[in-house]
Amino acid sequence: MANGRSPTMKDVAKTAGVAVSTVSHVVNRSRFVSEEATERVEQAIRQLGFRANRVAQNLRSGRSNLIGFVVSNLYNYFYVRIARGIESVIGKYGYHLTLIDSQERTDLEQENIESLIDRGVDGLILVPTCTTCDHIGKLLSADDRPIVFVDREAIGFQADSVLLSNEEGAYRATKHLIEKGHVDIGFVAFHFGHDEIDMTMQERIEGYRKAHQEAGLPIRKNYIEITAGGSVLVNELRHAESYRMMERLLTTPVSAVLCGNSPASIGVFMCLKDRKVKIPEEIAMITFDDDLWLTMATPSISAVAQPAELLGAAAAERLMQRIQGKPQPYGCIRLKADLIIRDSS
Amino acid sequence: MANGRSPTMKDVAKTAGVAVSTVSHVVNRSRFVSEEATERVEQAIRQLGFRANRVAQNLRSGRSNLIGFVVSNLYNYFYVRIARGIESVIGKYGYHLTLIDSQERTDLEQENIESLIDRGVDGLILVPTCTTCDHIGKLLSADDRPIVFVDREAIGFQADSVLLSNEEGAYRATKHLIEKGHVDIGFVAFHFGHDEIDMTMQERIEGYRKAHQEAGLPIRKNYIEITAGGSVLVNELRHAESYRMMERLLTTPVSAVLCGNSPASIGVFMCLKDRKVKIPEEIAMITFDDDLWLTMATPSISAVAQPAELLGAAAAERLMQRIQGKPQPYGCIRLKADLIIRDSS
DNA sequence: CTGAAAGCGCTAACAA
DNA sequence: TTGTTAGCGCTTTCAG
Repeated sequence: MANGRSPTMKDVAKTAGVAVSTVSHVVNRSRFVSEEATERVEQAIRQLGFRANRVAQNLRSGRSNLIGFVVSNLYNYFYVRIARGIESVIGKYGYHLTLIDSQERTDLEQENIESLIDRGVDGLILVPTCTTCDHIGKLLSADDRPIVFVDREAIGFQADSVLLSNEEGAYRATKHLIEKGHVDIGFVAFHFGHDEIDMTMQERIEGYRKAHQEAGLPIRKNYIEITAGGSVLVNELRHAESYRMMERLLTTPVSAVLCGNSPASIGVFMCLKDRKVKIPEEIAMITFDDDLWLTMATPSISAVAQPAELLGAAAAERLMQRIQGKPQPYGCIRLKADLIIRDSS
Repeated sequence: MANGRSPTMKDVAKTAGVAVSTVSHVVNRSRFVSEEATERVEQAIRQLGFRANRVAQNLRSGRSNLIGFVVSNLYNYFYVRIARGIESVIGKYGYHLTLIDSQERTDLEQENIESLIDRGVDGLILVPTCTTCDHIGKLLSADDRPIVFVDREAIGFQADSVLLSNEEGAYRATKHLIEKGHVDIGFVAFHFGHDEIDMTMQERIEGYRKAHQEAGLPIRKNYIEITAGGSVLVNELRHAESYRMMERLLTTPVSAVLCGNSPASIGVFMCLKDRKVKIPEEIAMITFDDDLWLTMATPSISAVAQPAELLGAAAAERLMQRIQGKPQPYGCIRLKADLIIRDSS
């Protein structure tokens, strides 16, 4: 701008010789404007390089066309993929996404949600850092913006959620191992709950259990290694911890291991590699959460692959419906995982 | 809210028995308010659960305390790490980050930048999808918000940039290979330029060249495999393309290869694995851009590791300085890479 | 030390 | 078919 400040609707109105409301209606197509006036306004807009001030629009209309996505941890590729899925859907509805990373920190998460609400997002999609604490509940019960949880669900209030069929995924992976002749199958994972094992992991264990039960195989407590602190520990500690869990499993007759999540699989793989345990001959391996390294490793590692983009898309679709005021009961959508068999099982 | 709408400063003023301006000044600590009035206002704020409306603040003050980070491709872990670096710095200054992914698409990038400007961000940090096209220049020359480029620099206008010492990184990696006795060293990469090789890659090649020159080794054209379309091709195609580049190199006497970026290294590694070429005995390997899979692979792969968080932090620091009006000439900061030697070299 | 009041740029009645 | 105008919730000048 020669002037220094960006042109406003007032400026456009003046150069087009119409009222501001006419400009507004041309910009938003919110009421009929004569061919001729429309032309003059559009001409003026081009001439001045006018762009509507979203902040003012937002303040005045109460809508921002903005969706906030608060992610527990963006270092996790899985969540970036979910973000893509969300973006592709809301883009079609004319909404924009703003992504915020909570770095697995509950305090940051709270701040991020508050910040987004203060900034007037029309809806929120959340991967909560913590599924049992209620710091989010407090925030959101004071607010009537629609919320959708994805991948993890914070319990105890009104919202939709889109989750993986955890039980089914674990069931299929375990069944595959059983069909390959394994009868001593270990389970290694972190969980994100503080006291109890979080729901996601409970469901995965349940799938593991069901497959055993169906095959008439017993469940042995010492085959299941679960450590708390999935959200508290930094990556390196998680790897070290899962390394140790695998070491313990190696003292049992286990001939296959199902990793309940990706930090677990990294430690497990490193342990097996260091100990020169042959995969899959001595220990077969399948893990939840697909990742690039699983294909690059030798041998390549089988995975229960989550349809991340689809989870995001489903969450976004649900949110859009609710924003558009389509009434429907709150619910939980479950998406199935893909079992990708590679060389490790 | 029982009422349905959130409380405003007016509400707070009324219950505290003061003027709105007093409330504002208490909230922002922008002028002295008596102990007593402050107390009453704070009491009212707590009682009503008041939170200042950021949108209104933004409209009125012209500042948003928001920094936009437009990333060429969030699937690249490297950029997520940069985002963390940015966040950690601007957070200390009381700013929030909003992250947007352009998915390597120039049109989306443009839209994202426009969207952020329209929403009133106080500054922008960009990883441009394209360093030679000027679609960004047009946008930004019409705007006086400070901009900092990180990792990649769009040429031709006033802005700071924070880049890697590409030449130095390539030089050190090449020198390491030469010291290990290699005299036939290949170079494989993508570049992001349309016609010419983009600057980043030119610099890396220059480092490769310098190391050769210094050792009195000749540069052979057929040892350098570079393909255009780094930003255009999807991942799978890039891997296939670099796979082919490595196949071609295998017809030369090359005994070591430096990968100029991570998509190249994936194809190279897969090719070597498929052909059962022993690393590092038959072909040694170093790649730019550290990634988890490099440590999980057998053998683990050496890397020129970019200090991603530091790049982000430096960019953010620079931006903050400029936003605070500290005058300084535009410039380019170069950060050094770490050479991490693993089993592949 | 505090209050009144003018607007930031836009939307949406209401009026013509 | 279009214009006038009252705010959205806040900041900040000016007056007291």
